[in-house]
Amino acid sequence: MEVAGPGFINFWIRSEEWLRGLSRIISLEGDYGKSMDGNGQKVLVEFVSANPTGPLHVGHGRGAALGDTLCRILSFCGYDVVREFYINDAGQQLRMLGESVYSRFKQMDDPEYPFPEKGYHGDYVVEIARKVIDKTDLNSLAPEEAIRTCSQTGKDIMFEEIQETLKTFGVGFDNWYSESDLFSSGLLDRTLETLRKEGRLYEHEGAQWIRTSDFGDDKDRVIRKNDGNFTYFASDISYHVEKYARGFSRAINIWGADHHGYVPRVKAALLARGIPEKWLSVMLIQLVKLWKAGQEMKMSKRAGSFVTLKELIDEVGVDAVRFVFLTKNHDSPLDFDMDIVKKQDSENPVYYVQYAHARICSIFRKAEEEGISLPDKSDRVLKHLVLDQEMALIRAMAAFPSLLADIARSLEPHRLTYYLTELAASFHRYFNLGTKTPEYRVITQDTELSQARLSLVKAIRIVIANGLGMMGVSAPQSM
RNA sequence: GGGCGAUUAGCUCAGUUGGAUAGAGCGCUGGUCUCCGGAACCAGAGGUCGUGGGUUCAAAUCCCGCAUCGCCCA
Repeated sequence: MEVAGPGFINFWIRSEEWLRGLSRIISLEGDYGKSMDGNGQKVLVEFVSANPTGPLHVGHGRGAALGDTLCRILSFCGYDVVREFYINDAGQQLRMLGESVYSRFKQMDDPEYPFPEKGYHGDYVVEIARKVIDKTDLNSLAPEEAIRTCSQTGKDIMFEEIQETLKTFGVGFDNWYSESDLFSSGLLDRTLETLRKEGRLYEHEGAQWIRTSDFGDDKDRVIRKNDGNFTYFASDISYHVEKYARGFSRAINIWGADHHGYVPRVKAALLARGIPEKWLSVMLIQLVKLWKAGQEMKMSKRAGSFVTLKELIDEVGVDAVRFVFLTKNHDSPLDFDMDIVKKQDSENPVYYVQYAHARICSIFRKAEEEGISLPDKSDRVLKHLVLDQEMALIRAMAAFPSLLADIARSLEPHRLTYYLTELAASFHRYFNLGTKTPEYRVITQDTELSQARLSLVKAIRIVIANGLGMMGVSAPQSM
C-alpha cells in the first residue's frame, strides 16, 4: 500500500485472489456474472409497442434491441422481469388504416376514388387490400361494414407481421397487452370512475378533463373529447394504473424521443392515483438515421417511404443490427451506415468481438490436435500466469458482474458493447504477442503453462459468450 | 414563445456516485505475416472537452447565463 498524492492510495491485490476469480469464471461458465442484485423484484418492461397500422421500422428496431437486452440483463441480475408489448388497437389510427385499405380496394376499379387525407400511403396497404379481398367480398358489404372489416383484417395482418419480425430479430414478449381489452373489460371505466370520485376530473366545454396540472404537468388534459370518444391518454392512464395493480415494484417504458412530452402527464396521472413518480422510468430513445451509399435515407411515414426493420435485417443480418443499435447511449441520435455495417472488416465492431470468440475456439481445436486438455482442477497450474497482459485480462473479466449490475441500475445497456470491445482488444493484443514470440503463445512446449493459458482464454471465451448472449448476438465457433 | 435532449480528436462516439498525463473505432503516416485464424497487432500525428462565470484541494462530469443543433408542445 502507498499514498500517492492528494486523494490517492495505491494498493495491490494479491495475485492469488485474481487467480481464484479466474477459476470461478471457468466453473460457473454460463452463470458467470449472474447475481441476486435485483432481489427478485418484479419489474415490468414495456417496449416496442408499435401501432399495428404498419410494419416495424428501424426506430422500433432500436427500441427492440435495447429493451430485449435490458430485460436479459435484468433477469440475469436477479430481477423478476415481465416483457410487455402494448397494442394500440382501439383508436382512430386503426380506423384510418381501414379507410386507407378500403380506398386502395376501390381504386382497383376506379383510380379516381379518393384516398383519405391522413391515410397511410405505404405499398403495404395495397397488399393488405389484396389479402382482404381473398377472404372477403367487400363489394357485398355496406361501405361502413367494409371499412370495419378492412380495419380488423388489416390489423391482424400487420400484427402478425410485427410478431414475425420480432421473432426473427430474437425478441420475445411475455404479454401482448391489447388496448381494446381495457375497454371491453370495463377497466377503463373503473379507473376513470375512481379518479372521478377522488375529484380529479371535471367537465369543460363538453369534454372531460383530468387535473394533471395539480401533479406537475403544465396543464390539464382531455380524457374524453366532446364527440364522446376517449383520448389515447385515457387508455394510457388506465393501462398504467393496471400495471401498478398487477404488483410490479417498478415499471420501465421504452419510448421514442418524440413522445417525451407524454412523460410528465402520465406521471401526473399516476400521482393522482397515489402512485409514486419514481415507480415509472421512461427511457427515451433518439432517432435512427439510416445512411446508404453516402446518402441519408429520409423516412417519411406519411409518404410511405421508409425502410422496415425486416428489410434492414435481411440486408445486414441480425447480429450486426442488434450490436450497432446498442453501441450508443439511447439518449443520443444514431447514424446507421448500412455500407459500413455490411462490410466484414474492422470498421465493424460486431465482427471484432465475434472474431475474438472464434479465435479462441480455434485455439482449442489446435490444443486438441496437440493432445493438450484442461486439467480437472485448473487452480494448480494457474500460477504460471504472470504476464502483464494476462493479469490485465483477468482484472477486466473480474469487472463483468459489477458491470452488469451497474447496467441494470442505470438502464444503460450500451456500456456492455464497450466492455466487450475492450475485452476483445485485450485478447487480440495478448494473442498477437505470440505471433512474434513463440514462448508467449497459448500453446507452447510446456504443458502446464499451456494449460494455464488455455484456462485463461477459456474464461475469456465464457465472458464474451455471456456478454454477446445478453445482447442477443451469436458467438460463432468460426467465421 | 415554453419544455426536453445534445455540444469531447478530421469523422462517429465512450468517458456513471467530481479524482492522477481526457479514451476508442474509423480516417491519415509508418511498421508487424517461416503458419496457436491478418476479420488481428504495434508505433506516430491529431483535443483551450461549444462559450462565459460559479462551487471545490480537485470539474468533460455539479450550478447559472449565452450560442448552435435536434425533437416536442403552443
